[in-house]
Amino acid sequence: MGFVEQAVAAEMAQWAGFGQAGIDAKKIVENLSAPPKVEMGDLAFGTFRLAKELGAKPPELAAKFAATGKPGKLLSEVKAAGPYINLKLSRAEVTKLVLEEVERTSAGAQPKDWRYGASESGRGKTLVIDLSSPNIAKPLAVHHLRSTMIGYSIKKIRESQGWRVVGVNHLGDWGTGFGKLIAGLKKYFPDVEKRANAGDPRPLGDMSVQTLNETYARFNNESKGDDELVEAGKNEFALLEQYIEVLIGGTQAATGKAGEANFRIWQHARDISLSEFERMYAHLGLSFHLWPVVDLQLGRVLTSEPEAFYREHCLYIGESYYVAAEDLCRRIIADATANRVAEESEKAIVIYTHGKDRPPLMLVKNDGATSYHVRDLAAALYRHRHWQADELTYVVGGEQKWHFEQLFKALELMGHGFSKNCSHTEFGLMLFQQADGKWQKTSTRRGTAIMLEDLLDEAIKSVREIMVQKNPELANSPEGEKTAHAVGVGAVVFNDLKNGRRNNVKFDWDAVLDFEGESGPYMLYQYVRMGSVTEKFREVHGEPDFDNGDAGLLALDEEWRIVKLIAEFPEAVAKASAEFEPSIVARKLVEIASAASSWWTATKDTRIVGDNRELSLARVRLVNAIRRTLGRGLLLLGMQPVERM
RNA sequence: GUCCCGGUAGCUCAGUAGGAUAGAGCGGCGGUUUCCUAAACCGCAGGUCAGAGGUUCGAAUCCUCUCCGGGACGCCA
Repeated sequence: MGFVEQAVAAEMAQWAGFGQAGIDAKKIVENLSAPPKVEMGDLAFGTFRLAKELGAKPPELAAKFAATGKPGKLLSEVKAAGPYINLKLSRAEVTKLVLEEVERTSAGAQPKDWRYGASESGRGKTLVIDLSSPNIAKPLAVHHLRSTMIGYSIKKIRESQGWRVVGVNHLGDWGTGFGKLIAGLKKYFPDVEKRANAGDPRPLGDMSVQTLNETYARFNNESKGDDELVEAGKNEFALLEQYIEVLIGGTQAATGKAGEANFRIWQHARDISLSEFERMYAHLGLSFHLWPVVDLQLGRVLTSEPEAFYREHCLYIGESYYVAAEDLCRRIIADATANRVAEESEKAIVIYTHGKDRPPLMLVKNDGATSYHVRDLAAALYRHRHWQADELTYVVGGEQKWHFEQLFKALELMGHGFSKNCSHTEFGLMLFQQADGKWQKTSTRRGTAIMLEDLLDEAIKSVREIMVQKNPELANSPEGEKTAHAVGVGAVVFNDLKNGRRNNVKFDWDAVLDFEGESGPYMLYQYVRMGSVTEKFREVHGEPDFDNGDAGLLALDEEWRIVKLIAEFPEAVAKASAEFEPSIVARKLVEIASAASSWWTATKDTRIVGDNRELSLARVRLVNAIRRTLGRGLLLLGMQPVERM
């Protein structure tokens, strides 16, 4: 419960009825809720649970307690209503309490300085969050937005609760697929092999990610039913994986130059992919660094302020890291086999996590290559050890739920108790309408996906068109392009985060580009309005001195509604943090923005800023709290507030 | 076939540690702008909370079954 409820409960704990029954403030808070209709009151105390404990009838209990209740500083009216005690609050006192709380936590002029809704509940604890995790050699498509933004928002939200959060981009940069890619490159682009053999560190030249993806797709298609090509792909990956033995301290294996050449091709494909990913992440306002973080001039970048570093940046740790730079995979396979957790089956090494009648988790495939399961196990151990992670979560689509159940079970079987602190933050699929009208998931490899960059470009373009109409001055100013970018990207991000993450998303251009109602632009618009009306106050009455703003002058129902919603914000953030659910924050912001917008219209006659300085000051003080709450919330969702639009 | 996730207004969704008369946005209809941004606001219409049982003083919320949609089911990750 929020700070207002706690203050009210402390007052109620003084009632004789509660004192006699031994009911303290904590217990009172647990039974407070909002009545269904505002006319009934601001809070309701339900007696159902207490009645059961005390063996009394709820209405009688409510009447008994209410009889000893009396108005106090925060409570203005107490009334028994059946099994409930309906409570009305002193608007002036509670408004003052809420405004002071926002002001206390949100000093400073910039949204990044605002901390309203923060808590220390996670102090000293570390969460490692697996987010985004695209595959290299494939462009980022719209469905990658989900893991990226849900994950990033969760990171921000957890940090607001005092957690140290390490964001890890678990790049899909290893696996038999890359054998196919290399085989395809060698087959269709003979120069690539030549350059790689000659030791050129950029054997792919200026090849784009799109070309890499097409090459893979072409080879994959052609190899269907062609055993020779399938074998070629497997061989190329085997050479790559064997070459790794050299890197982690073994001797030059039989792979010779071919392994080294494959490694070069792979590494260049990875570099090409990362630079494209970087461009997209920059659009979204995220920053990633390759792990381990090394700066050629300064040595390790992380040296002085690792905490600040983890707050500002996320890390790329590709799957290859656990194969090529650490020998965790090898050790896991050896340990699991030695401890008889793993066994051989159909020439593969597997763990039967859920009994023999369910598919096992696979460590090594029948061709001797590691599977992604073993790399995920290695990653989990690494994260737990390296960052002393208290919790570990994977922001990955719900279709992989079974994989994570197996993964966590395997960790448990291998004796790693922290498996109980691992979770799968699953989210719904992005579905696309097919020619036959059915909604289905898409595949980058089939080339049916919509590119993330195209979506962002389209959104920015639409914003620009609207801005030319609504605010031509801004549209033509240097700030215009930056604003269009922030609003366009914000529209896409908010659209993705506003609903519960488990819902499937039916991708619909019209819906994403609809900037009215519960949309990103709407949220930003209300934020902008709060800024411009504050500016108006400065023009008319000078710099606002909020300390002198009299909360008692805020007599409108709309104002009271806003105050109550703002008071609920910290709880919403705490709940979003506990449930890994950014939409809880998004929903609360919608309510606040919408209430603020109604208020804006309701004050059309008197104006928020009018001739009466006293009233204007009180209102602008509320405006300030709205603006800080909205700004803070948008930042938690990974959006960038703008000052004009 | 087995196992997951979901089904709430025409559409997209909130609401689930059980609690008072189930709420938004979009779409539809009707209104609001000499004044702080109308990307806005106000009003009206629209519901067997998929269906059937059960638990309970009380169920959209918990349990069972059925139906519908999506997903996963050893060598892609």
